[in-house]
Amino acid sequence: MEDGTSRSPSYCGDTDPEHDPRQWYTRADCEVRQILDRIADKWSLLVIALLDQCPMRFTELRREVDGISQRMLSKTLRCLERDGLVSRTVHATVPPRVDYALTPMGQTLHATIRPLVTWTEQHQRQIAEARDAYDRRVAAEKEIAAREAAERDAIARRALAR
Amino acid sequence: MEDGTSRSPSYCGDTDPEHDPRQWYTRADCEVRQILDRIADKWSLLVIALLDQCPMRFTELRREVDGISQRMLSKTLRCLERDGLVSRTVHATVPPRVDYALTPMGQTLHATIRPLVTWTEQHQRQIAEARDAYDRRVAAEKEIAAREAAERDAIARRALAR
DNA sequence: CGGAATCCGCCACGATACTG
DNA sequence: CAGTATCGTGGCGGATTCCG
Repeated sequence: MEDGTSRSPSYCGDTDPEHDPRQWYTRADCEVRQILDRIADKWSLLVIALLDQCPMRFTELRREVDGISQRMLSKTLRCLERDGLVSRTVHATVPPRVDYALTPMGQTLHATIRPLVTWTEQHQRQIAEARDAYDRRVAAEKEIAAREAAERDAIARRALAR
Repeated sequence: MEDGTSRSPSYCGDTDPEHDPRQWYTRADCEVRQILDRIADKWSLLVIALLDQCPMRFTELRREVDGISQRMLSKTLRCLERDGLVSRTVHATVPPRVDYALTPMGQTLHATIRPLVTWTEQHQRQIAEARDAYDRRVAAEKEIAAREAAERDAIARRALAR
């Protein structure tokens, strides 16, 4: 570790310099990875999508998300606010009212994410099929392995009995 | 929970029906969420990006990723293979050789992800600034709160001394 | 070389209770 | 209503060992 000198063990050559992965997600401490981790977390994306439709209050979000705890919603919102993706406006009324909304940057992020969601929708069937096929294949291989093991066992048993 | 009837507490109206978030990531058991979680995990995206450049062997990937354990690389690859995003070819040689490559579907996924990475690169400075500003604001508020607490404390002390 | 199996520490998350 | 504080736990991921 920490060995920044052992580079390019088998560098493939025809890489578009504009999109070289080594530039961004290769190192765990890279900032891009951090941001990716944030939007990838369990709830952020969902909250962003909802807020992109219209600003919402805390409890509205809570009801809408279905499954999120107040703790996680609170944490998620504060993270997004800290990153400048969500704005938080407090109305000094009784009872208190707090509105959350997407900032312009948050909106551009959501726009960027949408194609990914579309991709997922379009391929979810194909992925499900791939999973089924894989599982069947693995099960079959396991079956064979078990059979062979039993065979070897029988042979060993006969050798001992002699 | 399990209460599917309590819908639309404050539905905002002007939603594009083609892109209604409620359709996909609202429910935790939604398949889209599962797939999103997969590509969002710690290593998958990185492996995909590397394999999109050229097929690689297990150990090559291990060296390239820098920080991944054999266990995680193995798990990640099997997951991706199961989802049909990565293909695994075993060469019956000594020593054994296993090549991993992106399937066509895997390639389309990576193509879909790239804009997101670009977005992140373009906004990472802005995000860093937002974080700094937020942290400073919070620190300042904490300072004020501490000062007020000390003031109240002093008042209470004087009242008791009387 | 390319894994699988086991053990284990850590922390992310959920449930609960309390505050302003 | 809009949160924070505290505690308990499951699961992820790392280190290590063994196998084909």
